[in-house]
Amino acid sequence: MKHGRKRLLPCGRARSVPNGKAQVSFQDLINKLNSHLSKHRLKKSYSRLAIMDVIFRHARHFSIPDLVQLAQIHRPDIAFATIYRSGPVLLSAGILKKSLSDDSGHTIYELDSEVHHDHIICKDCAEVFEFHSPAIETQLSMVAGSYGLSLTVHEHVLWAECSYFQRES
Amino acid sequence: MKHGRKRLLPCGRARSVPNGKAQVSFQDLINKLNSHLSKHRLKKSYSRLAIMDVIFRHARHFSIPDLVQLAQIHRPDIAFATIYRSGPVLLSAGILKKSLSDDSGHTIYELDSEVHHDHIICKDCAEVFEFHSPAIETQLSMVAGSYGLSLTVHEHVLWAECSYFQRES
DNA sequence: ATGAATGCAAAGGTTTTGCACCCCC
DNA sequence: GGGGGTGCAAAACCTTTGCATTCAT
Repeated sequence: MKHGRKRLLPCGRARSVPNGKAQVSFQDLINKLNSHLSKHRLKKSYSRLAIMDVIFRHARHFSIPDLVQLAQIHRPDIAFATIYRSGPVLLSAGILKKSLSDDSGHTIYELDSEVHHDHIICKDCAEVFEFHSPAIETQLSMVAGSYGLSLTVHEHVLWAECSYFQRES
Repeated sequence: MKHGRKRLLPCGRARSVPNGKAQVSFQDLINKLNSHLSKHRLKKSYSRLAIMDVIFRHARHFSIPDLVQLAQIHRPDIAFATIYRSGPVLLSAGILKKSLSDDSGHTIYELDSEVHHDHIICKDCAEVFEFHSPAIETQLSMVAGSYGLSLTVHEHVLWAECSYFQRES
């Protein structure tokens, strides 16, 4: 017997709004994409627009397999190979960025809002919160400096509990 | 043509000593394992000991595929399925913990030293440093509190540069 | 016309699982 | 003896790739 199909999108991943902040518009995404494409002599295509649309409308924090599933629902005409191939393009266009890692180890992506933030994931309700703390950022630079390193990026994931459900012993 | 086989262990993962701190002994691992086994009515086995031995002696930060490779070298009698199956056991026994995520998205494990620390990975030399900052920890609890959450664990990975190699443009 | 992008299917790689057998309690 | 643990192989999943075709410029 195969293990049960996982829920399509754990609730924390499907939020359309993060924590109140204004996010990029779809037009922003198109602009980023076009500028990247022309910069690298690449061509416009329907598929990448459709993929961006699926992400913009239906996904917030997602793995590539998540995205494949979503696309099969909303844009079944797009082959999964195309989705895998568009990943690197959307990444280097600055449209997506890696945000955190799954419980199961899959890399999770999100729209690159250009507003740096880190994540708190609630183990009880599976909600994903975003936060930003300049104080912490400052500390981090100091830590890196003490190793003779200069910081580029960091990935910071907090796991917490809201006690929404009873804890099991 | 398939892409080149990756190095067996990127240099940063094979360190036998972290940053000078004393680490758990092998006996500690055995004790943890035994107490977990008896607590859950599980049975002792040679394989899990052998796997712990491989980890203790040859691995520092590793993915499960890394571990499979290492075991094939040092304990070729252990089936890879056994290694995959022992992962959850060693995790819940508190012997291993997830430490960070690969560039390619693989979850990386390490011995759970009970000394909490976070990681700085140098993109130039691939070294993995460990650090601990109480000041940051305090900030984090405050952040979580502001969301009504209580912090359990967190995963914090800094990516930095030491300029050991010339940067490419 | 040229080369990028796609769909399809196959190949590669990783992880899980079914089952018979073994071994610890 | 009963039930967990293991090895083996198959299955399931995930990701990349080759190739013919389509499409954008």
